Amino acid sequence: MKDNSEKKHAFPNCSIRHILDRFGDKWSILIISILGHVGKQRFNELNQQIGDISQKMLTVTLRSLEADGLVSRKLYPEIPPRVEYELTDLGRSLLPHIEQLALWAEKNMECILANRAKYAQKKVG
Amino acid sequence: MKDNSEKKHAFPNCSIRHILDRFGDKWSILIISILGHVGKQRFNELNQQIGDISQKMLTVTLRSLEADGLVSRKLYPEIPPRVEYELTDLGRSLLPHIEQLALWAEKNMECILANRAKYAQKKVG
DNA sequence: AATAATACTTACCTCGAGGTAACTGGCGAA
DNA sequence: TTCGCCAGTTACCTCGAGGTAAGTATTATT
Repeated sequence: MKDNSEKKHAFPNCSIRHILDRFGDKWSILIISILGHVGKQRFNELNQQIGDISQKMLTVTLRSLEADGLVSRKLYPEIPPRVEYELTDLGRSLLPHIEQLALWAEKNMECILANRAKYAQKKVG
Repeated sequence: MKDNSEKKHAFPNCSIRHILDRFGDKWSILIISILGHVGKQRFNELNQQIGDISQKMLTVTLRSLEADGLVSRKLYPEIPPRVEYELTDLGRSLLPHIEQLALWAEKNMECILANRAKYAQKKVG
């Protein structure tokens, strides 16, 4: 009997791990927060806003956000084509929590970087 | 004149990207949340709590959290050695925001998974 | 003399997230 | 007839996060 089941982790880890699994990638959270700030955006607008994302990852990330129901995609069958992305209600409900984190980062990132520098010093000196 | 500077991204992206850079890895947030729940923990206790982390990544992650000043490390020079990890005030200040996210996940993850399944269906059918 | 216990460290390897660059389709403009 | 626009798609490649397994130091125990 190899009981490699039912004992993994008893904590609210579950939801945290879900969060990390789905939003721990490089672009999802950023895109959500941009759409939250500026509202509707077209593909190339997002591309320019972010600046250093590849077309491939922009489509991949948008598709997965769409699949999760966090972002809506509206295609206008014109030529050249126009596509508009926008947060859904679900996506919008996530925004405030992200912004809390961002706020925390703004307040504390300097301190963290200072700590890290000090720690690196200790290792050397 | 190649002006590849000063135009990257004008948004509060900055703090969000900082967050993702430092906490977007597989274990940091989880360890912070565990230490937040149970308080002081020894190395092997953490190892067992998490269940599926490797020793290597546990040390690596703890070191980086320590370097950032989010977690404190107390070594008791006994034999065999004893080490206790605990959140610092800075680490503790991050907790509520993480828990907000976790709460959001608990409420909405089911919906997200349902959306994803429906989306996959559409692709097939 | 061998084993156990703790908290690692080290060498080695895998795998997939993400990047790059070129191509697509349909139309209008030069 | 070739180019440009928009929103992708595709093939290919890199690189590093993270896993595995074995080794380290020290002492007490059997």
